[in-house]
Amino acid sequence: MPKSTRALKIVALRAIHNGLYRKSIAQAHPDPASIDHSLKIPLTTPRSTEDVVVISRDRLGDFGLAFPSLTTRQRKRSMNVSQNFDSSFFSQLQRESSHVSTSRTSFDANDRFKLLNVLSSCLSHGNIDRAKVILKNMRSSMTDDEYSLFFNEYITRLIEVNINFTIIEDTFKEALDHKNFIPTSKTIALLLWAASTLAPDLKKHEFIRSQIQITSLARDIPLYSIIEELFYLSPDSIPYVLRSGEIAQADLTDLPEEPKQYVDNLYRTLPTLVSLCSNKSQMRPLDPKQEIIEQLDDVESVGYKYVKSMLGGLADGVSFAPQEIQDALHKLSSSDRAQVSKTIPFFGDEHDTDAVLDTYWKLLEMSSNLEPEARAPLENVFDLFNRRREIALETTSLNSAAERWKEEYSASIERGSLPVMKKLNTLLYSWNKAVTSRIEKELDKMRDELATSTSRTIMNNSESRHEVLGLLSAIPTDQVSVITLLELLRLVAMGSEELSTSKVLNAIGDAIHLEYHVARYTKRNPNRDTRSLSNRQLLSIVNKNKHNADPFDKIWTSDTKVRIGAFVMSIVMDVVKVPVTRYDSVTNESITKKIDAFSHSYVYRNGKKIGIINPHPEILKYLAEGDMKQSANPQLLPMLVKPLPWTSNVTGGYLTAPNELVRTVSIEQKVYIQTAIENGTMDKVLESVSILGETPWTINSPLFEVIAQIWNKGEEFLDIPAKLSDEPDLPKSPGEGASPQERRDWARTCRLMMSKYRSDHSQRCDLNYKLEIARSLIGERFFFPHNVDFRGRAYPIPPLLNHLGNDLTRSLLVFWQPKTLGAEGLRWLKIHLANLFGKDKMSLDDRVRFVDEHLAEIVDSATNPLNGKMWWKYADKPFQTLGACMELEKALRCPDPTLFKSRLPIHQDGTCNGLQHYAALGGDIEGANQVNLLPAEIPRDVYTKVADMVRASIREDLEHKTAGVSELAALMADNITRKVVKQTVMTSVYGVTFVGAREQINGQLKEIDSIPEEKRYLCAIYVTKKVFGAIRELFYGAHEIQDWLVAAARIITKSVTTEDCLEAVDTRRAPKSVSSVTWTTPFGLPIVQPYRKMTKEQVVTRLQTVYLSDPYQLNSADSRKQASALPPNFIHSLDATHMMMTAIECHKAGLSFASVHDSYWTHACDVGEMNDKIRACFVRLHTSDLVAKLHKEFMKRTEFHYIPINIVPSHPKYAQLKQLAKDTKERIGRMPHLRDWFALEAEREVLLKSSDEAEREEGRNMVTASTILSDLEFDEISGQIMKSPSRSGKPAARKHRKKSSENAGEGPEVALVSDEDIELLDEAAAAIEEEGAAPKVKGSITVPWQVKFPEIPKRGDLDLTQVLKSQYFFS
Amino acid sequence: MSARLPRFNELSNVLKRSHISAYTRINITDSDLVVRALERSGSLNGYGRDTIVLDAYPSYGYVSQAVHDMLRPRKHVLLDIYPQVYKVLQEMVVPQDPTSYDLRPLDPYKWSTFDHLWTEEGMKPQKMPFGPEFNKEMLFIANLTGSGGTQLLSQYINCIGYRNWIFQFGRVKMLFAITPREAKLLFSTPGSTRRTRLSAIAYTVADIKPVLVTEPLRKDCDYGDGDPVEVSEEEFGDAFYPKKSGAVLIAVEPKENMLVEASDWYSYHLFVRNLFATRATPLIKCLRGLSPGALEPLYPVLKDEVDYETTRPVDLTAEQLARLHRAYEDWPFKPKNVMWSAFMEDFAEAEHTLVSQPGIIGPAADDTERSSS
DNA sequence: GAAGTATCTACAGACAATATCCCTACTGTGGAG
DNA sequence: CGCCACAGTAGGGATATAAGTAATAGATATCGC
Repeated sequence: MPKSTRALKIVALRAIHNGLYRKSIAQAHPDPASIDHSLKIPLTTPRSTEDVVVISRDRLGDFGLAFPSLTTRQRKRSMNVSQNFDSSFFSQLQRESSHVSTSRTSFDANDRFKLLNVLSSCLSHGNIDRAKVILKNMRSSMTDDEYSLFFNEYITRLIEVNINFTIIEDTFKEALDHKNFIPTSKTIALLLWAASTLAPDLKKHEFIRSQIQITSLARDIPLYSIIEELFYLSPDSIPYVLRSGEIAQADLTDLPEEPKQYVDNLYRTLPTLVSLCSNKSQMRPLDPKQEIIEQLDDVESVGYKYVKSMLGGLADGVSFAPQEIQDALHKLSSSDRAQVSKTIPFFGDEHDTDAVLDTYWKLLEMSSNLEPEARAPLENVFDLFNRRREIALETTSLNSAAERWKEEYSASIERGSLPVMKKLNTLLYSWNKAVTSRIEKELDKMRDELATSTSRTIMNNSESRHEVLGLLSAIPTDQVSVITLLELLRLVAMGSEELSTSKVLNAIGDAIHLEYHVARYTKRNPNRDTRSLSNRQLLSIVNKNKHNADPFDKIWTSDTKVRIGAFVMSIVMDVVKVPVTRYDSVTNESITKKIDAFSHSYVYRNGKKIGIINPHPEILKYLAEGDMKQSANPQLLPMLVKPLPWTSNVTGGYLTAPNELVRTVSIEQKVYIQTAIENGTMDKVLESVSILGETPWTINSPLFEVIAQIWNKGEEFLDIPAKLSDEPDLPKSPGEGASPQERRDWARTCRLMMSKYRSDHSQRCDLNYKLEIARSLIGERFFFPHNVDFRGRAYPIPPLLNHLGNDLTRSLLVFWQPKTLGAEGLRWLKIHLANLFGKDKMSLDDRVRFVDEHLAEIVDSATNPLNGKMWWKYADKPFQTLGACMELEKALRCPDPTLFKSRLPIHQDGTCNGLQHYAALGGDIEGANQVNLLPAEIPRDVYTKVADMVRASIREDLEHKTAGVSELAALMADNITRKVVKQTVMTSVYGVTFVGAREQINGQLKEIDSIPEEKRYLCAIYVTKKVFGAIRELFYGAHEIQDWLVAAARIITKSVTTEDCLEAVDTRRAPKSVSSVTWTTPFGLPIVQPYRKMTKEQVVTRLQTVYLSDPYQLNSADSRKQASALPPNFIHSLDATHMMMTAIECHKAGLSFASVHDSYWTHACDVGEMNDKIRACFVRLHTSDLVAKLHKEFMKRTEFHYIPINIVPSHPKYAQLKQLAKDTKERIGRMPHLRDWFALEAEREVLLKSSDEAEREEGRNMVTASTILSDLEFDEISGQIMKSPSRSGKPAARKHRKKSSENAGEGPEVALVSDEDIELLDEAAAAIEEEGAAPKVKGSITVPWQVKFPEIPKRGDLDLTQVLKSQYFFS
Repeated sequence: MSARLPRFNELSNVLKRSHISAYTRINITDSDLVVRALERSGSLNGYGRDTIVLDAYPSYGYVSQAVHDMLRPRKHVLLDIYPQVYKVLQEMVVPQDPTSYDLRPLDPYKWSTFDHLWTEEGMKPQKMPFGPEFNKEMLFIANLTGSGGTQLLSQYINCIGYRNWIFQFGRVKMLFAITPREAKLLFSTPGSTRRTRLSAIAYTVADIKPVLVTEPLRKDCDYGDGDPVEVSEEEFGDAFYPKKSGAVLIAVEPKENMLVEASDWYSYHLFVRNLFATRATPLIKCLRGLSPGALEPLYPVLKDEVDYETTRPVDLTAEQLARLHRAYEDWPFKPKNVMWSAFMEDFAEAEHTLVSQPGIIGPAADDTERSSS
């Protein structure tokens, strides 16, 4: 069996085994104990494990990508197999096992995958005939469902190329002749669409009518589902279909909400449909809900009217009609109206984009002060306006970037300005032109080659050409070029080290992939002018896009993306030049030449080759300081409308761009997530992540002004590096004869200088990008679509500018919605300011006092940020402090500061959040006290506490002059600060090792000048020991839990199932274990730790080969990583859940909410309320014993998992096992191997799972190794799973040995080595051998032990509700 | 040192049983064989009583003994930091010429070891400019078969290019025990696909003479006019320990006229390394990788000799490489520091990366980074 | 199947080694039956 | 028309690559005998 097949099968089996398909595992509050075991295996209960194997193999075969007529070559590479390893693969598996496969052809993914590529290629460049042939060829190897999928795609493309309708009709008829062809509702919808747009009028009506009739009669496809598909495909054709098909409104009551509204509206507004509206359905009764929907519709009419007024069309994509605003204003109360009108005295010329935008911004600003209800009518207008803008932003901003390049280029030509080519944008213009035409040329060449090639060669060397051609011809070439250049520049700008080719190719590939979706979107909505569309229509387009998943999207695998990227990149390298001027010392004159802008070479890192893209240094100059307005990559910007709510793992967020809810690493994870979402057990996660995206933000423009000033000055400021010029002049190389050491030092200096230069450069670029994005968003209201990492921690999707960024980035962002401070809010604002300054260890009142005492400085900072005393510069977080200063100053300037409307987010941070969760988990009172789970007068600070303990211990050493360390103690006694120990304390419960901690502390000590460099390392070791000592003392509870988690992870990742073992080739050895640690958060997010041993392979591209890991390979779990990652991941999954709970609660209460993992943000006035919710949610989260639940889930997931363990003859159970072995020998004729032991277990397992009570009873009575060992607790064998105790004695033995050999050498000096000496040495050696060797155990046997976890640490008596009263829990 | 060491098989039994495992090195265990090979190659002709022998990683001293017996040098300094080796030598060997024999527990890996040594009386030879004569006042011997040996071999050759370390004294010969693997690298001539960067670099500044080789290497190596003693596989058991792969003895003789100036050596080194990253791709392609636009100045250099479409770096002689390099250096559009980018290849040292400088500028500062700031 | 040796060194966001040689097995072609 | 032989090549697997190892040390995993 090919490797790949086995891999897939293993995943499948594992998934089945883990109860993947059932709600029970992925439910919100997993109670694995309640899992009905019979549900875990959806296939018929196998009589033996062999059945499972057979069934799954068949299924894989079914879905598998066989294409026997073209090849018999056995493919071992599995990367492409996996293309189908998506949800449909699993849903396939999920089906009833009665499904009979139609083909059992050989499993060869790659060839079919290649065909898919060819098909895609043919379809996309219009080679319909060949596409047809391929589709036909592939028919035999596809399942019916799959065929439908591709058939539909084929038809879609036919329609898109406006092919003659009769061809479509014939194609369909032909397909119907195939007895297994089952048209789906989409197929019918496509036909109807085709008919309504392509068929001649005469035929059109008749075709639709008959098709609808046939379908109605057949009844296996409901009419409404056809209309639904049509709605997503081509809403415009619905009226015609309804009329011609005489479909009654009543037939469509089952439509989902959105299409239904659309259709209902048609019935109401289109006269030709009115009759159908009242007609009684022949199929279903009238839906009583109808009335309600009509009422709802009324509300929508504002938008609708607006659309009508827009039909005249405006010059630009962004426009705003005064009439509609007037209409909206009419809906406002008179006072609000007056207010708005006052600010906006007149409405700009509607053809003047700037004026329109200006009007919008003013209106927006005004509306922000309105109550939500009052704002609603305006919001309708805004929504429409913004949705159009957002779609334009997502789909056409590339074009506009290119246009601006052109404009700037022509402008400079006209002006005749000398440095035409000295501006980045003009440079980009010429680059783009060159690259575009070159790509086209290459594609044409490929097209020709493919056209002339015979069908026999399709599969071979033209494969990658097909791939490139197919995918790239689906995207406008200029867009490919633009996005490539932008992405490349971004990478060059942001890279602080060498730009590795694989990074570049991946990034470009990803960017082009994203553009592919845009192109697909644009293609499906040809000439659709968004200006003429209603809000609802826009939404429907968006939904349609997300709804119609592209079956060819699966071609975009990582290797494909890299190849595409390399194709374009190689062209870029060929044609892109940059003008360089140099002084030629030979001719004594300056010459300017156009030099390649990029080259490709290699560097070595630890002897390994790394491909790099070498930008010409000249380019760097353009990037750091240039005007980046049109050079920022417009993909993934903040959104102008609320992100789509998450409804599945891939639907949500951006309107057109695809994105994932959970950033998964492995397919395994994806499958779990998809299943959980389908089962509805992740609803809370979907909800909360959607909520995070709904928070409206805007740019803090006064602060932006300040930063812009700093930027423009170009001087070094805080951590902003100064404006850069050329590359630094490196020191001269040491002269001839300089020692190797000197040379090395010199090289190091050079390296550091270059490194610093590149780093400064990238920081400048980073800031440049951020400011450019911020600038374009001034006055706007925008949103951050969020997604989560695999543990559930939330991140905003837009890179660069987001609230997770650094101090400066954060300071640029404020809530869009202002809220009146109130007295409490004012107080929190002050506290916030103190926190940002660094005074977060004081009591709240003291922090307020601190601010009050520094009011003068604060006001000075706010009013005179760059020329005053600049108090804010000395803060921990200077830019945010400045923001807070400005906010506070503005408030204080009001007659009544409490009435000030503030937009500043106020942060509430957990004090060592990880330890807080640990303390709550363990019910650890002392721990809880340390991290403010219990009320206290002033905040507790563990870091200070640890620092104090360490300092005390060091002082002790100093006093006692403890041997060896007193010197170090003297050095360190006064240098132990909170900062030194902080990171180590935090990470210690996450399992940092001594070495890691030492590095951390060493890093901290670097900042302390009083420690001489040569002693630093020793100091670090010394301090680390002390810190570890203190931590052990202080966080006993946390460490207990941590240890348990690590042990559990080891058990899971070492465990194997009976199948694993029976599959294994080696009958004696334990098979590789493939179980990852997997659990479910209280919000139902299934977490699968993705750490496995990597298998990577080289992917050949035009530029170089790229080393890619194959995400679809199922490799054995990396037990070490799994174990060390479980504690942090588990805790983080809890803090993520806590955040999500709080987000939902805050949302319910109408609070704005944002978070950075353990820092929760809201308006000043709402901090109190949010604080209550934070605490309440925390208590709710920890009320149940989460560790116990985790334990239960682990047990359930590993119910029939085993670990092979060694039983020595002295073991009490040894005799029993030996007896069983003898019994087995009689049955199988030899002493049992490990596999035989497992076979026995498998037998028992089958019996126990049987539906027959008698068999189950038999199973319970069966004697196997695991039943004999059932009393064996984890602790007794932990040595075999965790570290081995027999090994722990070894270092000592080794030391002893060393000493002995020294002794051996200390004999009398001899001139020659005599026989005596040899004997002497001999004896010594023998002695060592005797002592050092572990007693060899003969006759021990290895048998499966059914996994069992150690006892979970006992939970303490902490009264969690105390948290509710602890004001410093989050502060 | 004039005392005979025991036959190795006797010693090895002892060592094996006492779990001393210094066998990461391959030892040549037959002094007579070494003497024979050295005499045949004539590498040590002219060396003798005036020579200071620096002997790095002598292991159990069989090569050392051979050289010692042949030269009776003024000083023979054995440097080995490993106690397993050092102790054994210390115990087993009692020198009959204590003024010459000098065993030290120093680490020859460290450059400073030699710097310190040369501060001692009588340890520092007279400087001799690179001329027609070798500086026979010094001979460097090393067993480079251990871990890190490859690195040292490469670096010692580099030192010739820089004319630093022992080459500050002039043309100092070196005698190395190397693994067959390294031998293959070195004895690969232009045109063979086996031609390596190391070989190209080495022949730029030195002649490598095979002294003692193993028979199986014959098919992979081109010894030029060298005529080494060959050890057949059957003899491995007597000649080497461990016997598995055997070892090769070479003499490295710095050239009188180097093809590249010491001041250009670093740049040349990077140049060659860069070209040999794709050592079998035609020049027309791989020359572009040197830096943007680099093909242009280099195209005229060899166009009368070779076809750029088909010639590969492996086909070039050291002399051709040096000329290419010269042209590259003289190219006015050579990016100022682009070769230095190779410096950034190990990122452990990059202290200015964004990650290590969390703070106000730079990427997202999440909880972890805030803690460290 | 036990012993020495290489490989790590808290987690996440963000990841990432390649060129070349050699050999095998497959594909395609052409020729003879 | 099908078969067979042979040549050519795609692609999988193995291997080398660079070159200070600046300090340390303990656990674990893989690997060679």
